[in-house]
Amino acid sequence: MARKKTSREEILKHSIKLFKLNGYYNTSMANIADACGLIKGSIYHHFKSKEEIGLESLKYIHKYFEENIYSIAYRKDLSNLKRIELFVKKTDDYFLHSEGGCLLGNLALEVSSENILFKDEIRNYFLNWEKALAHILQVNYSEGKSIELAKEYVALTQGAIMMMTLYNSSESYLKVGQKIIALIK
Amino acid sequence: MARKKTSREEILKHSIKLFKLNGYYNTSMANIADACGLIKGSIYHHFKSKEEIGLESLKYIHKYFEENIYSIAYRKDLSNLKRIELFVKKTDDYFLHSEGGCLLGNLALEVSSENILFKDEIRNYFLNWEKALAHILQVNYSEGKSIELAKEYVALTQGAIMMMTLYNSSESYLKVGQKIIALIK
DNA sequence: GTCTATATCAAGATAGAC
DNA sequence: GTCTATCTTGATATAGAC
Repeated sequence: MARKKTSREEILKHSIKLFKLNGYYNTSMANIADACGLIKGSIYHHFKSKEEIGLESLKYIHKYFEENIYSIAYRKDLSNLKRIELFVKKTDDYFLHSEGGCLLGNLALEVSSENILFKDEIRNYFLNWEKALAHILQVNYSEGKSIELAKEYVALTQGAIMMMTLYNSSESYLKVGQKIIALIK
Repeated sequence: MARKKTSREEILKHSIKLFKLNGYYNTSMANIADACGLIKGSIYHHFKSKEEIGLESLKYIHKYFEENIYSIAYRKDLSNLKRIELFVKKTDDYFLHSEGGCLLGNLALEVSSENILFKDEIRNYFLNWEKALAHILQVNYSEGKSIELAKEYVALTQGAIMMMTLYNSSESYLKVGQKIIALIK
C-alpha cells in the first residue's frame, strides 16, 4: 500500500492555520509536519525553506481574495448595490469561519518591516482590497472620498477582526459590513 | 569606575521597542541584552524568564494608559467635550510617536490563545479602553449605544494603527480621533 | 550587577536509504 | 515522497568568578 502523497497545497493549508492561531515565528517546521502527518525533514521535499512556506501562504490567501472577493467589485453583470452586498457577504463568510483571524493582518503586525518580501505581499493585499472597495464607492462618491472611505473600512474591518479573535466573539464584527452597505444605499 | 546599573524599567523599555518592531517570538534574550549594552546571561539577574519580560512589558504599557489616558474619562474638573478632546489628543500623541504600533494590539494577533496570562492582560487593556470611552459617551448616549460606539472606535483605532504601521504613514490615523470627538460635539 | 562559560534543548536544514 | 539520521545554529536558561 503506497503512502499518501502530500500536496504543496495541503501543506500550505495546514501552515496557514498554524500561523494564524500561533503566529509565524512560534510555528516550527515540526509543528507543520505534525499537522500534515509527516516528519519535519519531509517538508523540505515540497518547500525549500520556512520562509518560502510563509510567503506562499500569504500569496495563497491573497489569491483567494482576488479571485473570490475583490473581483466582485468589477463585475459588470451586477448592480452597484448587489456588488457591495455580495462583497460584504463573502468577506463576512470568510472571516466568520476563519479561526485565528486574518493571516495577512496578523503577520502585518508580527513580522519585522525588514522582511520586505512578506511586507510587500501584505501591503498589496490591503491595497487591492482598498482599490476594490473604492471602485464600488466611486459610483456614489468622488474618487478621493471613495479611497478615503475604502481605507477607513478596511481598517475598521481589521480592527473588528482583531477584537473578534481576542474575545472569541463575532457579534460586533458583522456591523462593519452593514455600515459599508449603507454608504451605497 | 563602577559599571552602570541597569534598571528593570530600562530593560522593559528596550524590550517593548524590540517586541513592537520585530515581534515577541522573533526577539531573543540576546537581542534584548544587546539593546541594553549587556550580555544575555545578565538579563536573568533582573527577570527570571523571557515570559516574565513579555508579561511585564504588557503591564507596563497598560499601566501607562490607565494613568495617563483612561483616567481622563473620569476627571470631574473637565467638561465632557474637554475630556474627549484630551483623551484623543493623548492617544494620538502616543501612537504617532510609537514606532511599531501598539504593543498590546500586536501581541493580541501574534500570541497563541493558549497563552492565558498574555491574553488576559491584553483583553483587560482593551476592555478598560472601551469602558473609559463609553463613560464619556454616556453623557450623550444610552449605555448600550455608548458601549457599542466605544467598541467600534477602539477597533477602528487599532485598524488605523495597523495601516499606519504597514504603510509608514500617519496621515489617515488622526481622522479616527476627530470622528470620536464629533460624537460629543 | 555584570561577566565568562556552559548546559540543554529546539530550531531550520541536508544527505542518503527505502 | 517519506523516512532515519545528522549537522549546525541559535534559543532559553544556569553556575559561579569578579
